Amino acid sequence: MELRHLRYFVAVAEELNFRRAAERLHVVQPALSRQIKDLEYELRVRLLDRDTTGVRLTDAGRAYLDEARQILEQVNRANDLARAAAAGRRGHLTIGNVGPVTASFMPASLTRFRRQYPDVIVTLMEIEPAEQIAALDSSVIQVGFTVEKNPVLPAYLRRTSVLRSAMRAIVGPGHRLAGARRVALAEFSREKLLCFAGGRSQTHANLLRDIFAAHGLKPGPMTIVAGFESLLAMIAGGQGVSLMPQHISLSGAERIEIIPLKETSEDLVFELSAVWREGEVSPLARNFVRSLSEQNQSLKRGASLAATSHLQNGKRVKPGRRTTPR
Amino acid sequence: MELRHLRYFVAVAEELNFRRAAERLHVVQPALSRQIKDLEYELRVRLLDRDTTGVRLTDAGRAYLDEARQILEQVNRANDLARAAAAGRRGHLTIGNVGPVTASFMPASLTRFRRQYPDVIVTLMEIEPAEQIAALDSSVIQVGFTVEKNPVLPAYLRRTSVLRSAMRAIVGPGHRLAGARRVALAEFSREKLLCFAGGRSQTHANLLRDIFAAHGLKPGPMTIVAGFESLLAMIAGGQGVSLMPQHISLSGAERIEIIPLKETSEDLVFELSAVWREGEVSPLARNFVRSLSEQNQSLKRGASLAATSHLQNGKRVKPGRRTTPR
DNA sequence: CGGCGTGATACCTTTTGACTATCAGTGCCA
DNA sequence: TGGCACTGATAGTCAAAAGGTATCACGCCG
Repeated sequence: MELRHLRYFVAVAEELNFRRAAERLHVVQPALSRQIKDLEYELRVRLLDRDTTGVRLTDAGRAYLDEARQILEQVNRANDLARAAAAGRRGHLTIGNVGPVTASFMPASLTRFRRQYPDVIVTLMEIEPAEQIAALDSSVIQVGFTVEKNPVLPAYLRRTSVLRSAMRAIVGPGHRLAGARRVALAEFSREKLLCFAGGRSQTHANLLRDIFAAHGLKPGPMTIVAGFESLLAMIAGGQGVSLMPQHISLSGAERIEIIPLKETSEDLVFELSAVWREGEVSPLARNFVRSLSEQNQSLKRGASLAATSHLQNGKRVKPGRRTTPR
Repeated sequence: MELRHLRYFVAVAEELNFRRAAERLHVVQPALSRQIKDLEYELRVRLLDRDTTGVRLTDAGRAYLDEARQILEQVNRANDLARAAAAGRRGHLTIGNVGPVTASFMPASLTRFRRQYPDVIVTLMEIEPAEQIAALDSSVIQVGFTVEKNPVLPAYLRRTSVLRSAMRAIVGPGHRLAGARRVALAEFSREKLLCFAGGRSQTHANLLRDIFAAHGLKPGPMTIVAGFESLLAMIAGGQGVSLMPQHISLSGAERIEIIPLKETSEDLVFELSAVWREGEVSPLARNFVRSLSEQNQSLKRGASLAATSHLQNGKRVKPGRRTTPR
């Protein structure tokens, strides 16, 4: 049994006339008679009573007509759904979230994406930066983020910068540097440094160590604090200082001071990149990354007009290295 | 696009291997490859990622797999439904009801039928006996009832007796005949006769007139009472008497007396028949009529064992003229 | 590096859906 | 009442399309 049988049956049942139905289906009447006969034979059910005067539906035919219409509609819906899924307008997208680093722009990104693709279901999954690649690899997530400037990525992964933001000194209200217009890295390296860690990996600590090393400095021992709120509380309480990207949201810690660094070298610009599998993979991922890029663009425009983007730190952002999507 | 494409796609998606899927479908692998390719071409959507290492579902393929499975299941359900409808196990049955005449056995009949055919939706439609044939004719109902012994029926209608019940005299508590063991028709014809009429047609009055006429009697003018409850109330109040089939339920009028007639001729046996269209028509009707006949049979058995069937009036019922069902 | 597994392709055969021509009933109307 | 228009069914032929055979190119693994 094939859909053709259903299409033909529905046409005859609606026209109650083989010739007219045949015309509508762009076939000739005998072909139609044959197919209806075959359908009835296969079902072992008489669907239409017909004689030389015309056609009438049997009880079974009436019931089957409803069903057949539903099936044909469902086939159309299924085809539309497949096209929507292929275009990334539909489906399930899981994104690797990285706590405080993405907290400042994720809400806006998700809102934007949701507006563009209302039928996509998005799940945020908290994954440490170091494990995002592995999660992508095993298809646990379709989009991840990396904070490394030049990460070593497997060939099948693609990356685009979504955010650049200068590192700043973060100190408590009573700190000796509080109120300073600028602070030099060398001076700051003598402070007691606090680093955030959400899980086992110490991305923040490594980042700071690398920065100081690049400038020939050797900071004292760092204290790792689990939990971002705790870290902010400790800084506010004068128990230490830290270096963070400007864009990080410090909401709920108004007394903390953010001081630009004297140095402006490229290694002091924090860069966040989205990462995804290229090739066979989910068009949802591509759509999400494109949405991020567009957001970036429009923010940049907004920044250059109003010169007030806390995200962009007043600098021009290099256009995201757009990796041929498609 | 045909169901074949869906069946093939589901098989490949489940096996994730063209050879095994082909084997399962009893075709060869190239045929399968071709059909999948055709499906993808028609949808303009890549459903499967395949290379020399194997097969993987795309996002769109995953979505389509769900849909395809649902469609194939719905097709199976539709086919089952058609067979059920053809067998009269499913559908909508409308039965012409005739008020007090059918009131005594309809509930039991419907209960029985509902147990046998739980998926059939039954509607009772109140239709005067005289109009039941017309209602059958225009397919408003699929089963009707007639109270005439030898009705003139169109050739395409079939009839079977469902109930035989002797006519009895019905009198009020203070009536001069109250308490009599038997009463002769001739004596009764001099009483003031009350007849029931539910609508415009006067079936009951005609029935009584015919009975008296057949016995060479001429009763006085009859009073037509609209509403069965009113009729019973008037008889109980001594405002007249009536003749009714024994089986009629007189519930709610305990004080009324029911007296057998002296005469026992065949024309004093009330007969109710079910009527339905033969031939092309609803298997539901046949099933309902068969259910009625079976009920009749089991009642007769019960009666002959316990000798206490108010329905059968102690007499043996002729087996229903079973008209070759099928 | 050779054998085995994957799916794709080219070519041929078989199946089957569709076409043409025609038939047998029914109903309408002159 | 005979003819005509209309119904759907049937027989025979053709072509499209599904299926079968043989083979290829590629990747993996021992």
